[in-house]
Amino acid sequence: MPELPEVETIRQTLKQLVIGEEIESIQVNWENIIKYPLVEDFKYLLVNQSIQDIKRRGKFLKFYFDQHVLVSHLRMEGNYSVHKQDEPYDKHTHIIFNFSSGKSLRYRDVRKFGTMHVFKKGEQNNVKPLNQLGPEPFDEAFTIDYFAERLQKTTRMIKAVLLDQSVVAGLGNIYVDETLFKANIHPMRRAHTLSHKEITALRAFAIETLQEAIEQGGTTIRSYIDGHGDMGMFQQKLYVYGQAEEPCQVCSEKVEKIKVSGRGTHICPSCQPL
DNA sequence: TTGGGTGTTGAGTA
DNA sequence: ATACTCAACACCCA
Repeated sequence: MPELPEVETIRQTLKQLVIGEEIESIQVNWENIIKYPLVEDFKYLLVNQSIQDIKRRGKFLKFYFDQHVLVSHLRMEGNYSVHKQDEPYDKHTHIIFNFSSGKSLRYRDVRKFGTMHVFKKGEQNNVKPLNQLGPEPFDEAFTIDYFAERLQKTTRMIKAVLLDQSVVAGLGNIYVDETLFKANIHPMRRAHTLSHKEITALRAFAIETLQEAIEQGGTTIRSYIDGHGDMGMFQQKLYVYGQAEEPCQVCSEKVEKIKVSGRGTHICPSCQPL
């Protein structure tokens, strides 16, 4: 499900709903979501604490409490929603944060791939998983020079490099395919063979695509919904992802689906020659 | 019914 | 270093 635009949309929508809420108790129905610390300590550290802010780093959500930070990754299908505590929940609801207001924040994840870590404030940036991340796409640290250097020192396929969160944080399968299409670059091109012009275009289109997707509230293909339960709209603006067999909107050639670096990959063979 | 696919990522293997 | 396979898990579809 969620790449950077979806996580950012969840952050924005959820923030209005839970800022200032104090956790009274935590119900854990599937312990494997909680990676650190032990489940009992996880609960102990957060109970009686209030949510001060929600931030984002790459595809991670960060819930800020008084002394600690909850770092949450939604992986494929994780999502958050806010309910009254007496509302029923289903078998895919794995973590429930009950607030003293009578409301609760629920983490639901059909495939149970999501992760949560709690760290002392400040510590989260020095340890896994956050310390592995490359720059934010919108941050000034994501310069052309930095990007070019990372691309030039690897022979991997460009798609694999863009999916690598240590290069730049936040791109996933949808937005990589869309970005490569807009830049007219075939996903199997070796990163070190890209020209300076192509690298510049790639960076600009990645930023632009992510920005536009945020403005559209993300992309809903199957299950993604934001903190209000609303779907995204960016699926209406996709050029290649999920468009196999459809005519390319630029050249009318048939969009193809291939496999690159283990992932389903969508290209226009005419606009993105190898 | 079964196998292959799904928006993610970490581990293990050559 | 890189590529490939598998694993976590549930569901959908041909």
